[in-house]
Amino acid sequence: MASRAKATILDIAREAGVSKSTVSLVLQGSGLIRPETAVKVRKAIEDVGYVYNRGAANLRKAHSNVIGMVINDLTNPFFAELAVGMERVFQAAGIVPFIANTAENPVRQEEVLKSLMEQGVAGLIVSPARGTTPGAFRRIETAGVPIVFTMRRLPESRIPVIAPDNHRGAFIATEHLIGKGHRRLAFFGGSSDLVVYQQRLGGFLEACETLAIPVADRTIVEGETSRKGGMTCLETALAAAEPPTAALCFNDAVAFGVMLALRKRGLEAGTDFAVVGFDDVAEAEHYMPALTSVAVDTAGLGERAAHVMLKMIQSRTTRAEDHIGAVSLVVRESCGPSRNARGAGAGDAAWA
Amino acid sequence: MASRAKATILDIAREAGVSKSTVSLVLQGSGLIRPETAVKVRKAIEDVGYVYNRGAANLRKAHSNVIGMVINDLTNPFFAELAVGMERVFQAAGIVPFIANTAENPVRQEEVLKSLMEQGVAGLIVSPARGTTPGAFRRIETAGVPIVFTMRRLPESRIPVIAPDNHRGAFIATEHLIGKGHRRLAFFGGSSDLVVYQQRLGGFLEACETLAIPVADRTIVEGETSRKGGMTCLETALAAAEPPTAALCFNDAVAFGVMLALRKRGLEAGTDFAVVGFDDVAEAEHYMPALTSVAVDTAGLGERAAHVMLKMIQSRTTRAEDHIGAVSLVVRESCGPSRNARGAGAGDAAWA
DNA sequence: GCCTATAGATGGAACGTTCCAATAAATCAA
DNA sequence: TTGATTTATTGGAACGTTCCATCTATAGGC
Repeated sequence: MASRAKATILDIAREAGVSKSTVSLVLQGSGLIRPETAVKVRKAIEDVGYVYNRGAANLRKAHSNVIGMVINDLTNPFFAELAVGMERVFQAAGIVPFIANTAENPVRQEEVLKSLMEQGVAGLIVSPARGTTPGAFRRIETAGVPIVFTMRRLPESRIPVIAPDNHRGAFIATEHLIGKGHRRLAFFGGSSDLVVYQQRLGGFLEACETLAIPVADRTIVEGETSRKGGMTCLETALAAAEPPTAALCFNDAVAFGVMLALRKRGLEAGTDFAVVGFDDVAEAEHYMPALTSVAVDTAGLGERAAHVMLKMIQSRTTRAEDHIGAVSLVVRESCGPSRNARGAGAGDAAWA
Repeated sequence: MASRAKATILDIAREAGVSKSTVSLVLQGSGLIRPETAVKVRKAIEDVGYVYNRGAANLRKAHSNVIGMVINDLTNPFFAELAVGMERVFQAAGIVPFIANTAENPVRQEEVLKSLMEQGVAGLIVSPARGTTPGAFRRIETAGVPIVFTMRRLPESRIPVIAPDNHRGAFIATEHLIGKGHRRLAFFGGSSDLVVYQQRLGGFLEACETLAIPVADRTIVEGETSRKGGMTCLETALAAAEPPTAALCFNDAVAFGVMLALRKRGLEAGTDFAVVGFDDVAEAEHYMPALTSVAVDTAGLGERAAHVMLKMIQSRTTRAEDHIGAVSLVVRESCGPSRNARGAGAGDAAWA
């Protein structure tokens, strides 16, 4: 069985009657070793209950095969889906990514990044916390550790970003709403200190502009990017004199909140008020009514981010192209039946 | 600014005009250093853009301050809540836990554990994947690395477990259902290879037994522990000749699925069919109708697990007491109005 | 002035790996 | 046979830290 003190490469060497160098070679799968020797060594490894000490190895190698994934909100299932995509490609490369949560807190993010750096990560995939200061990643950059941002970017940074085409996503969603006959539109959730917010809101506004929705008929309500935030947004919007009849939501969580709030008022998403989400998380399809949402191919973005990271590490560069992922609107039930079925009076909702 | 090759403790020593030992002492916050010297060294550390090499340190120290958190399903918001609790206490201890996802796959779990061990973790908090083989953790145990299981346990293992009182939770929930006048009861979701399932189902059955629900009136439908799984469960249950009028669900995800499936049939959770969930995730409160669920104090369990882990590391033991957390039923709307309001005919649901 | 404490700083030997240069053994060319 | 080449294996010097034992001042006691 295993000995008390942890076994090292030398213990294996002694056990197998070879030198430590030979053991090291076997561990690395070198072809220079005679097959019988390799077998003998591998048996010894098994016998002594050896566990590889990557820290010691990295001391020599400076090539660490650990990748850190820093996420701002583990609670959002969106990030879980993103993580799944990444893990798929990292797994194939024999890498285990370590996930750390910053809970949208820049101070915590600082700690997390420090710890990851001390651990000697080969690269970092980050969705930065809100309120991250511009210089937060400079240390890491000058240390030459590759970083890629996902979903969010920092206002002025040169760090590559993998994100969906937020502007276009919002644009086509808004277009859809207008095509359904809606004339008083809202944009719900998010806050203006996020670049993503600017982009999505931008797409919304541009669609309003090109399809001639007057400024007076556009309602913009900022709010938390959660169910609760969505509920609040709806309440404030409906309190207005001329409330909107449809809303594009910052993300799906907000959209779910809006639908819940509607039900609470005895209204039904789809027939009484149109709502479209953003991200198309798995849940959207199974909701009742099923949520129309902008699909961003979350797992695909995760895969992409992982690939870019791998490439950066391999070519030991800290630069890479941004990647803006294609988006598409997946139409379900939350915007109601087609225009014909609803008739011209669609805008006059039940509460009016 | 920072130099090209990464700075070491010797660079700092040179910069500050002291010895490497002094720098090391400063890094560890030793009181043996004259304050002015410490200041000088700290300035040098800043100047050269030094990043601590924990791998090298661990080589000497064998005391790693990294804790791994191995989770079987990152997609379940429940685990995010658990993680939040743990992080609270680890953060206070100056530790950053690394989270890794096994996606309910024992093979992946094996890889993840191996990687974590190679990284030299000080301890492991694990929610084991389904189908984990009995010996999966023996290597780690003999290596002397403390492990704590959360939520799930392995059938025969001696590893300490932090989990809610599943049996009692299911018991009181079932009691509640019966108290509401329901006589044909179902247990939805989960599968019998999970110990948790046995416990929750056990509580359900015991309540049925003591409150005299005949075996013929108990429906048990296994299924995925997800929304989709819940939907399927409801469908199969309602297809029976004498369908149940109430269900205890394996967890909240299943419960949400059941409610969705009800709506799809034009039925309403609460008035037409009673459903109670398990775990009481944050979402339960905001659902429509709000979900009655067994609260397990998720974050509290997380904190507890973290504390136990810290204690084990500190006292360098691999043993600890199990902790079975108290549970409580939080009654909301998904089981309908009180018995009186519903009248005696409660059992005769709309579809009968 | 001398001896002893004490505070502060230091050199060197680990820790467990990798990698290079060197060796030994076996094969081949002449 | 000798020398060159190939194939397997090996010792030793790093890598960046910690920690122990040692050293040097300075201060205090007499």
